[in-house]
Amino acid sequence: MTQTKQRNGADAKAEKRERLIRSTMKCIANQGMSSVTMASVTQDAGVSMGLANLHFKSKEGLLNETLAYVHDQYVSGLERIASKQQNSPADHLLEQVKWDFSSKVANRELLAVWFAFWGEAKSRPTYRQVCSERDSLMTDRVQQLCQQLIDEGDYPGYDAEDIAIGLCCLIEGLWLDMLIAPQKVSRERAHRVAVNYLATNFPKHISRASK
Amino acid sequence: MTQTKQRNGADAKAEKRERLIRSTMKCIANQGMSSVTMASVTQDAGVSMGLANLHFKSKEGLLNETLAYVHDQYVSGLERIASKQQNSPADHLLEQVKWDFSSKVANRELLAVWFAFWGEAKSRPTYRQVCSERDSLMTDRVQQLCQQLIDEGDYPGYDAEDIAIGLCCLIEGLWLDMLIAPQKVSRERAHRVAVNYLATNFPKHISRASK
Amino acid sequence: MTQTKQRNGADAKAEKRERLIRSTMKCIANQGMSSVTMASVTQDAGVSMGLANLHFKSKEGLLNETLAYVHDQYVSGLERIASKQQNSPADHLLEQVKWDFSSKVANRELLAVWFAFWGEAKSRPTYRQVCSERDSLMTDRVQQLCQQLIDEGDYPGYDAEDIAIGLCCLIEGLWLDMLIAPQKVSRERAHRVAVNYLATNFPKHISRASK
Amino acid sequence: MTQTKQRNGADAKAEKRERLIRSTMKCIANQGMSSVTMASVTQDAGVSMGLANLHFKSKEGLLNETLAYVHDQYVSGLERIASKQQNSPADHLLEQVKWDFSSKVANRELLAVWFAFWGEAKSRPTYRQVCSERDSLMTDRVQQLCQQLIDEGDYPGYDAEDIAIGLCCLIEGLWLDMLIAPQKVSRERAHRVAVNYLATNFPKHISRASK
DNA sequence: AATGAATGAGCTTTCATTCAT
DNA sequence: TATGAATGAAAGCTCATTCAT
Repeated sequence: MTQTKQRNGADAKAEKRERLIRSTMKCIANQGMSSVTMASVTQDAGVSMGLANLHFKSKEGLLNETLAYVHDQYVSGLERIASKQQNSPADHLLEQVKWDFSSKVANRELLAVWFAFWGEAKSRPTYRQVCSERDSLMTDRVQQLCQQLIDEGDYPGYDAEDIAIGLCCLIEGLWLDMLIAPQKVSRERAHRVAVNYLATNFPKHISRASK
Repeated sequence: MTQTKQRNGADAKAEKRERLIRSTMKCIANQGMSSVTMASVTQDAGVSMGLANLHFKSKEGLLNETLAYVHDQYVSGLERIASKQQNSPADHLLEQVKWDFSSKVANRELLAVWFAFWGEAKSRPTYRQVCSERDSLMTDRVQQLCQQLIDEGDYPGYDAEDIAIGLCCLIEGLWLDMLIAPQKVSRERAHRVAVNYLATNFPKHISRASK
Repeated sequence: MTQTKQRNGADAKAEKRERLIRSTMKCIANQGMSSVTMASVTQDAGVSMGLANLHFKSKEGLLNETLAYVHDQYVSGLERIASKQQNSPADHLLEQVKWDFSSKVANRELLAVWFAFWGEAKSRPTYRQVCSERDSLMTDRVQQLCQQLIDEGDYPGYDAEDIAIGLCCLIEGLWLDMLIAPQKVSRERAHRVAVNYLATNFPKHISRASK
Repeated sequence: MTQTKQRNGADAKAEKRERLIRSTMKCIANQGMSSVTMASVTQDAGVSMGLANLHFKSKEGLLNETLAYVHDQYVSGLERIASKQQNSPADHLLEQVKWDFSSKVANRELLAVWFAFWGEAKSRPTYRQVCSERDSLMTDRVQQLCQQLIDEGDYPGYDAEDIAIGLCCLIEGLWLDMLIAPQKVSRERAHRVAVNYLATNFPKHISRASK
């Protein structure tokens, strides 16, 4: 009985937290980072303003937790892919790229949130740390896989780090354009461009995608 | 006499405008878009708060003009390159990439400003328009040049638009990482990665850069 | 059985009340009256926030009861001294002064609490009433004793009320300086100064204290 | 012309500052320290809330300046008395006591402000410093004068510091009771009690005051 | 009796904007 | 043209109080 009560209480608390974070994302995406207010977030979440400060201590706290939330969501996706048995490094890479352009990751709300934080990253160390951590995680894995392909395929003059950085930056740039110019860079095209980057670099392993 | 006065006046006015815009850029880069205030900008510029409103009508006006300023600066660079007689489409492309990673374009202050505006672009139509206009300008030219290379070089299954978008997005992604992770993505590496993108796609025209 | 339960309940209740009051005093002394919050008090007491309102109805209730508590504590000390058979009015006076500078009364926490309430007294009638009641109680008794000494000792031109007020105000002033400047006004010095006030006024009855 | 303008501007600014400080004192006296709000102060001063923060940076700034203001006012009175040629140490002491119970110092508003700050002094170092500085200034001077009287009058067993502390604490205690119990401790009685303290201690120099 | 999540009124503070000079 | 004192709306945040459990 007491157990149930406590669990309900804890659940309710966690649910409110998540609701506030989701509303924060929505507001960032719709209004832009600099127009987000505690009032608009809590109104969207349907709770009082006091509650947000109760749970997150301050607006900064809420934003930090929101960044952590989207970070964790992305990273857990990467981990899931890494933990699955992959047939080959090439498949692993393609799987990861597929995830990067899936609707779970490359949807407009999430992308808007990412770029909003990136826009503030230079001046806010906390944001910068989380953003660059995510960046490292992604690049490091990609680099390992690229190195394997290079070793297997005897590609002369290739630098795994350069190619990995190229892929990751390409993906980020595609995300940006999906956000800014969605009519030009659709999800499908973005995915194709990224795959073709790999195919062009590793023709022995990966074949080009066509329209 | 009156002429001189007016010219001096006009000059002084233009100089104040530019000074305010440069201060705005500095503030955006140092404090982040959402912490920029009229007070901090005008203090940095060494003018009174009223003056900024006199010249730019409002904060929004100042930000719009700042975006226009960095836009014009970039675009005029592109125009200059386009207007020069280029030996070949390949040279033209390489020249443009060189410009994109020159210290005039790819310095941290300017990049921070760009991403600050991009971060707000989704929710502010004015910003989005300028950002996407710049994007089109860049992509369209690159696409034309890529098409010429494809036609010349008989590259099978290549889509000029895809490759152009790939280059532009790669460049933007490299800019982002130069901002977020400068110790990993130096200007030199970023330039090399972009050149190698071209070299890998157009091996008959462009040769790989090495460390 | 029911009896025991009720008694235990009543005891527990009384104990919680006292704990909350002691925490209130601690918080007033440490943070200052205007920074005391229900949260800090209940946290210090180790009980939930709701409980304080349950027992004291409101924050104002808690503060009123706290003032009453320190008031009662002081007054009961006075009563105890008055009820003891005293050898003489002079001894009675000295006994009372001794009590005023004992560690039970003149400790920093208690003094801080007193002055915190005095600071608010002007604007809060409830506080003013309690404070001035305590004042009267003290002065009235001291005045009676002084009158006895005057009558006994044939001190010409003495006004018992003036001298009584002088003693009481001197004591309060010494308390204040013990709080503000404890390194200058130690408990011992404060006691000595008060005794010497009496000795100087009533040289036939009371002899000076020396260092 | 420019001079005049600037002076007017500076004057206006200084005048607003003083007006805000006077309103703060009024509010502290009427509502008590913990009920003072920026809204009530600025409303009383007839200016906007923003202005108080413009001039004083924050509420804490306003309170600090208010304390400094009453401090300076009191201290400048002491200095004025000290700088006047006094006939004798006794006259000097009496002059100072007279000032302490003049309507400029011992009026209810000023006393209420003093005790409000004293009430917070324990927990706020800034307040404590100012309050204890004032205290030292007063006691040190009184102690010197008492020492002169002791030396002149051959009072055996007197400790100048004890007597000085006694006088200062008596004065503070009288102030407190003038605030809490004005019907019992009038300004006249308070003054008389203080003078009699001196007369009783220094009968060769100072004669008792009578009703 | 006791909890603590939740509220919302009220506080301090910030800041774009105005306007007399 | 240029100033900066002044405004006031709106923001973030605090905290006494309530209430379902």
